[in-house]
Amino acid sequence: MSTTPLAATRRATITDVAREAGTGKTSISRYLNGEMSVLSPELRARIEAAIERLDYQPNQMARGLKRGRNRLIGMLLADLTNPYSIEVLQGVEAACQALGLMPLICHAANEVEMERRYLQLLTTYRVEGVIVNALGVREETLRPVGGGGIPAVLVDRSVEGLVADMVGLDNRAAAELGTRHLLEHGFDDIWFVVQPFEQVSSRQLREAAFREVMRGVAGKDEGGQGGARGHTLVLNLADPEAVEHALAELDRAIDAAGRSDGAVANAIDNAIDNVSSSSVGKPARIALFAANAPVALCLALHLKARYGADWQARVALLSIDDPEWAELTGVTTIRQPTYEIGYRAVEFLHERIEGVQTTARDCLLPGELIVRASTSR
Amino acid sequence: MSTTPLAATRRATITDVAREAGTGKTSISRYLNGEMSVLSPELRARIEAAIERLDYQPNQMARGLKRGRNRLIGMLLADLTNPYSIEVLQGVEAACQALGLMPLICHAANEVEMERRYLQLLTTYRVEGVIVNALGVREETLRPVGGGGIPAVLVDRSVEGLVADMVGLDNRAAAELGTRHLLEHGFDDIWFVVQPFEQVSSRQLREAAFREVMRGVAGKDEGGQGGARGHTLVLNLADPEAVEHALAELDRAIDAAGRSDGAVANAIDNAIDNVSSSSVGKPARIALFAANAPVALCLALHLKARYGADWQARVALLSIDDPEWAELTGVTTIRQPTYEIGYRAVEFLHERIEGVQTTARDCLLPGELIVRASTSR
DNA sequence: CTGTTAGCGCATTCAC
DNA sequence: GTGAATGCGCTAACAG
Repeated sequence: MSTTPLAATRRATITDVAREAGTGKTSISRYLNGEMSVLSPELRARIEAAIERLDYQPNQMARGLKRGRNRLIGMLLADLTNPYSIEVLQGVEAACQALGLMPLICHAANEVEMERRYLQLLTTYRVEGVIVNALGVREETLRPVGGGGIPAVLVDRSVEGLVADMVGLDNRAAAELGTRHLLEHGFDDIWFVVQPFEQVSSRQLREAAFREVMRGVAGKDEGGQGGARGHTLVLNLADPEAVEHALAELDRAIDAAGRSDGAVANAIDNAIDNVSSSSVGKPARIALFAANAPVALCLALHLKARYGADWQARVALLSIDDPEWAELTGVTTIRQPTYEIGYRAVEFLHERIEGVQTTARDCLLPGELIVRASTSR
Repeated sequence: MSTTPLAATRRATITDVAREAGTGKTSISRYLNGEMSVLSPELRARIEAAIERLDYQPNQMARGLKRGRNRLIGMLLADLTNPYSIEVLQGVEAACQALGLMPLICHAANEVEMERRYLQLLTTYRVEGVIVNALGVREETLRPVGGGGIPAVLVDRSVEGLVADMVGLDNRAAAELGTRHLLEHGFDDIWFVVQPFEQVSSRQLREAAFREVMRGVAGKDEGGQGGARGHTLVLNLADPEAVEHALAELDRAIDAAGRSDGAVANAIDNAIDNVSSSSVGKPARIALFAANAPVALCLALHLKARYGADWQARVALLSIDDPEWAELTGVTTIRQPTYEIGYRAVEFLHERIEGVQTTARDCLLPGELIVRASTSR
């Protein structure tokens, strides 16, 4: 049996160690803070021994109280269910590790009220900064942070009039990338499916970019992508009834597109039914563009239930985010540089905490298109 | 413009509030702790106003220091990448919410060294308890917790000689359930695939239960499940080379099984080739039993890459854990009561924190078999 | 090089 | 009912 420290009941304090080492608290404190040069080797050894003997561990809370900094930062996540979140988190953790910070992770489970509560809780714990990836990102809820409050950096969202850094995907570029990919592969009936916009700027940006590209090709009648139509479908995942309605609308479109022979035979159809590219009378090649992984999953599950395992023969699916099941099902995706997003967010925050006072910065990282069978057969 | 508090630079303290309200700190403290009955309505109103005006929020750290309890608990997770973890986490969060606790989430990313560091960090922050779901769950690493140290509850793992509660899946029953299911559906060549056992008791238990069931049927020659063979394959996901080797072994078995006509036609094969059920000369119906979701994903990805989208016609896959892609790909699973596991873990911990001193308890919850196309066609 | 002193923000006796 | 005093565990001047 190894030497179990006596202090099984109460943790040793700095005072205990000082007494045990036969010295004052200051020296212990110095030892703890690495000010070795000012300690005689002899004293140092005694302290070391005492700490060992008492199994002493300094109380971070007390340190924080005194120093005014506790090395804690808050990480507010809207939805841990979204693989995006946990990937970003990994970057955050790595950066924290490197910078000696400790992330306090708060999961708001898509509830704005919870976000508010957690934000308050974080300030109450006097975190030195917060990384926010939430829904209710608006000036009022974020009052306590940014600007005059504690340093903050926004992930995947931006809000006007708030002094805070922001890091995330280059949403415009990503949405354009995806839309162009679909157009180039001959899809001419494209549905952009997105959760309710609320205050989430990334959703708005992605949809806007999609719409803009589609508007650009709407006029052109020649070329492979003439007359393509774009639609936006809002899918409120939190409301089953709304989901059902939205999916029903989608089903009608898919059924209509597949009327003549099914989408797989479209190339042939085009050759035969070679009328003008007006969308009437010609079976459209239909594609779904999911604004993120949760939406994509919802769509895929529905389509599989409705059209069977071979659903991808009828509809193409492209998604922003690259969940683990994408490779498995052959769904084309746009992968976000999630790890880097998290890492950079912490770096930004750290700079602000250390007092590097700059104006609010935006860091837009590019997405990577990963073409899979879904859109390329 | 609403009244922005002046204290943009320094947070207000209890002293500020006392001065602002023209009273002593004690009354403020009483107000904060809800001892309303001891405050004159008049003073109470003044305090309320002062707090409002200064946007005062009590410092939890200081409170914790004084009270000796900070309402923080640690949640140590081996692998956030595993959907199991984040589902458990949701239960944990809900329970914490209900009990007024704040979980400090630590992600060890499958590194034992990190687990050690985080455990130390947690004690350093004087958390009131820890919930541990880690790899290196052994007596020595857990020295600081359990027994004489801070209260602890283990999730999905148990370790001898440690005074701590444990809550998790009934691994024996779950593995038996899955194995029996496969046998009943005529699979007679079953591979149990699991990560290296290390200190993880659940892996050991699952494999042991599987092996026991297989041993039970190995002798019987009659009945639909006579002569079925069971194998255990260890898949070290952390080592790509090891994975490759293991998968190659699996491939050989699958190729051998599918030699005559492919697994789908097995019922017919059985009727024609009606020799004794000795496993030679008869194409076996092969099934993979994944010990958890990460393993299942690895297998599925490999099989898809090797045998194409239709891989499930050749091999059946059953997995403990029910990841989001299971429904999408039609893989049979055994779902764990993850949410409840998390919730119960916090409840147990809370009781211990509150001093309910009992002997170590084990809480085994049942898994639910979800039959999908993979094993039932 | 080392020890003494004085708080950090708050809760808790204990008097008034 | 209310407030002044004391100390939680630690750090940061200050002295020696």
